[in-house]
Amino acid sequence: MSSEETTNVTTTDNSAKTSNFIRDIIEEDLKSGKITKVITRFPPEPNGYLHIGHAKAICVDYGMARDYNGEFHLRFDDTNPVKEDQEYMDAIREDLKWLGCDWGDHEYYASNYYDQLYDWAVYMIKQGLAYVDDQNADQIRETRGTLTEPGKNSPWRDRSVKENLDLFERMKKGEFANGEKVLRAKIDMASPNINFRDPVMYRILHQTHPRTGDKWCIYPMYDFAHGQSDAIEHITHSICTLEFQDHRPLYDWFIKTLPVPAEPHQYEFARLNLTYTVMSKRKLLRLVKEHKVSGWDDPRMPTISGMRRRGYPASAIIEFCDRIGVSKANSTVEFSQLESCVREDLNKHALRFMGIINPLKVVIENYPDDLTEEFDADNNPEDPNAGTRKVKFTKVLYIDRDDFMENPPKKYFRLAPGIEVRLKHAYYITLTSIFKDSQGNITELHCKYDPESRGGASPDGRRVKGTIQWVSAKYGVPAEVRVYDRLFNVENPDKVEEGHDFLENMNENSLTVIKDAIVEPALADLEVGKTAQFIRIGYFCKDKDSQPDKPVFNKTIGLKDGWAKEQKKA
RNA sequence: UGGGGUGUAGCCAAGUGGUACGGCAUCUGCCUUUGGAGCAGACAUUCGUAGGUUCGAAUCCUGCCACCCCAGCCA
Repeated sequence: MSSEETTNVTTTDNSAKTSNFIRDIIEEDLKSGKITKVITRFPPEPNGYLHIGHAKAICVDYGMARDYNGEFHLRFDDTNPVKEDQEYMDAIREDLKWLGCDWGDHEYYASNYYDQLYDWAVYMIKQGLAYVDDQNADQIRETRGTLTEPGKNSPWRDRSVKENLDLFERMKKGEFANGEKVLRAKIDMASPNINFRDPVMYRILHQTHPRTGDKWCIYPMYDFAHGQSDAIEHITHSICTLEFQDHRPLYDWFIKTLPVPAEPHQYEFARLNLTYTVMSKRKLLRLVKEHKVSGWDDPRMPTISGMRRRGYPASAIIEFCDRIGVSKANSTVEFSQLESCVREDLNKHALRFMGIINPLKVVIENYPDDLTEEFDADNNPEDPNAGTRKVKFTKVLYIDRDDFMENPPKKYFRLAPGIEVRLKHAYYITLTSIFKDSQGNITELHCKYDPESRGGASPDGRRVKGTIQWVSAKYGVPAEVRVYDRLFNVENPDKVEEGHDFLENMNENSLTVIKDAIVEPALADLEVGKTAQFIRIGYFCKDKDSQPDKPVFNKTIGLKDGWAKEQKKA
């Protein structure tokens, strides 16, 4: 009925999204007409694998472009061939796709812009705003000054434009060795912002580049490459982390000084920290290089590929990023926050099966020797569309050792002398005898079943509180299960005393391999990379190390354990 | 003792002068053929702190305190 004016700048309902300062800025810019289309970029340096902190950045960068019907670019920030590698670029692309990012054909590289950047450097020399410095790295450091004292001008600061032009061209041609000369912006050696004390724009690196090969031996520094790359791509909101706040004035200075085609702006948010893990690429690289983990995709790693292999759904990671929000306050999110998202997602979507991690043999004395019965089992009680499957029941079964106690405490309602339990989907059973080896370890249980309780309910309606999972000894498949614990023992592994190393905080028991688990046959057929629930235990992801006759499962996360909590209180 | 930032519950976080949104965690019940899930309820007299302005302040002003980042030819 009313013909209210619509702004028509959004395509999704962003009013439902939690507000944050970046969203506010974008909405203002759109409303004021400063921009008509949001263009963001995710600028990874291909010097390592992406981690959950990057996922947060991706959700901000990609999310803003998506929410405001804008454009999203993937731009590899490949300005340092010494550290970068093709392997990382491929891995980054794969992780981005897995997270659901779509960058269309907007895949760019800072190295695409080397010619333009070189021309702009020449432009600056001609303007008298850049010079070739012959000082070495130590001399430059010594003359930069300190946080409280100004720096000193380089003796080469006032070379003529002609000489600078000549020297810079010869740098490019390869006439000088690494470190012999650099190109610096001529700004202010006394600036309170250290980034303005004649920042280095180009350094000499005789190093083959993964994309430009040996075309260049001089490479631009981040400060000279990033903003200009943003301008070339017409990025409107260049979103990065807090440590770049001090660089923003320099970012703006280059944009103002150079004849760039657009005026991008930089905004900074707080990077993600998570308890019980480390997030710096340098430290993750050490874990890999020093073989503390099996690789970048070790399921204990906070990398995207590690979490994928662990069985975390991409949608859970994205939900996590939405929930933690975006702000400028340094913070450390509890790992349980992430786990909550993983459980919630998997509860809704993961299929249920029965798997026995720690098998204990059970013989049903009064069950026919050679009979096999099939029961219908729902694949996911949370999702009727998930359907049902048949599970095979036989005289000899395995149950989990945790589901039996000879002398149970109060409120224990799993199998024990005198306690009747339900075998999930099958029958009620009661204990008749316990068998032990010479050391007194329980080796086998004999039980009897109630044929009337077929399907898991009895005609007399008697209450059976405990339900446990089981697998037929005849049809069960042996499996390997890898159980993970946190990689570090302390909330903040980065925090170490002088002279100590963060690796000392590692949890020596973060991996437990169980070789003799037994799972129902359907689990052996699960696709690699799929995560399923082992009823009453947790979620498990089929690993790529699986063999046809020996599936391998990574424990993604356990189910919440009310009994364990109850025990703690006692 | 320079410059740039940030302080709202155990953790994250909304709020932008009108009486603290939400999530995680925690704690109660209820329910349950997963001790899972689900459902219902509890959980900041107060926003780093001390003053000030105002009928009214987490929001505005002033001082103070705490924490984070910056002295790579890394990004």
